[in-house]
Amino acid sequence: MSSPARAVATLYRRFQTAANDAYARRGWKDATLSHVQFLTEMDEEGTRLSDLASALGTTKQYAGKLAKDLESKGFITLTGDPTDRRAILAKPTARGRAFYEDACDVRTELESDFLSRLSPSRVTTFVALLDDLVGPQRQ
Amino acid sequence: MSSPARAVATLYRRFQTAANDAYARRGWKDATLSHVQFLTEMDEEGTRLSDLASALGTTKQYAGKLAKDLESKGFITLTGDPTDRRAILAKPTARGRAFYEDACDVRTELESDFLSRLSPSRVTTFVALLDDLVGPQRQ
DNA sequence: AGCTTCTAGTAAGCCAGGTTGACCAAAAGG
DNA sequence: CCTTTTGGTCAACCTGGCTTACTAGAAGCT
Repeated sequence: MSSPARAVATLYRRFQTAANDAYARRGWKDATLSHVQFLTEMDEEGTRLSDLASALGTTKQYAGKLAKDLESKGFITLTGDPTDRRAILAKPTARGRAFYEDACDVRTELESDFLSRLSPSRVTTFVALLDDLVGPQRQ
Repeated sequence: MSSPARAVATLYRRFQTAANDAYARRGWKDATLSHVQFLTEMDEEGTRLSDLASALGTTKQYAGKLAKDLESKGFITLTGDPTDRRAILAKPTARGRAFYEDACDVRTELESDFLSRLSPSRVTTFVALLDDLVGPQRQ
């Protein structure tokens, strides 16, 4: 496993499945990590789908798909923006907020689980490295 | 982007698309990173599909699918194992080896590209961290 | 006012990279 | 022999996206 690329891929997939499993075990059936990331970017007053899309670095189409999915699961409501009749505001429901809090717990748990092989200082190093690698979009 | 999980996911996806694009640019149309990982585990004398599956940590089904795909693209040949009539040996063709060499170049290029934001010593640290995180399968 | 351009979102379909479950045939072990 | 294990297949499904083509409404310019 000397290829960094492969290591990153493996790490990613393990975390993803572990997270989705953990949500299911806590009773959030069919909730996934990408739902959580979507919720993360949403604020209480409601956020436009296209703002969510650009915050997540994805397409409007995918944002719309996720939004419908989250709405059908009762995690968010979708309402028209009164100030712009094209726009749609996504706002978390009580259930959505409850799920989000649980998801944060799961994240903390999993991250500490995953990172428990490293000493605290190496965790810091690792996170800093990742931020540097991913942070400022190149080009 | 303070979540390590999300950073890892982003990093992974960026590398994957960059790799697949690079293969296409070099004329290897429809070749992907997962094909390369498959080739990586194959030796010249031929390797059983199930050995490949376990080496890659995936299922026999997926290994079979990848194998057919690689065969149809002319990267490998599939022949029955003379010593076990159930088994199938995957062996790289000349074209497969040529692609693999190109893919190694791509990998080197991309990795140095991705890691160029870090100083050499930090690269070493990063790779070591990944190995520790992913290496010995937990549980 | 009118025209153009930009922006918010939708529809439909494709792709990569997998997984699960049910099955079959050959091999290995008693 | 008979049972269990192993190597592989088929078919269906899932997650997490992307592309292309489109419409409705907003904004800016003249």
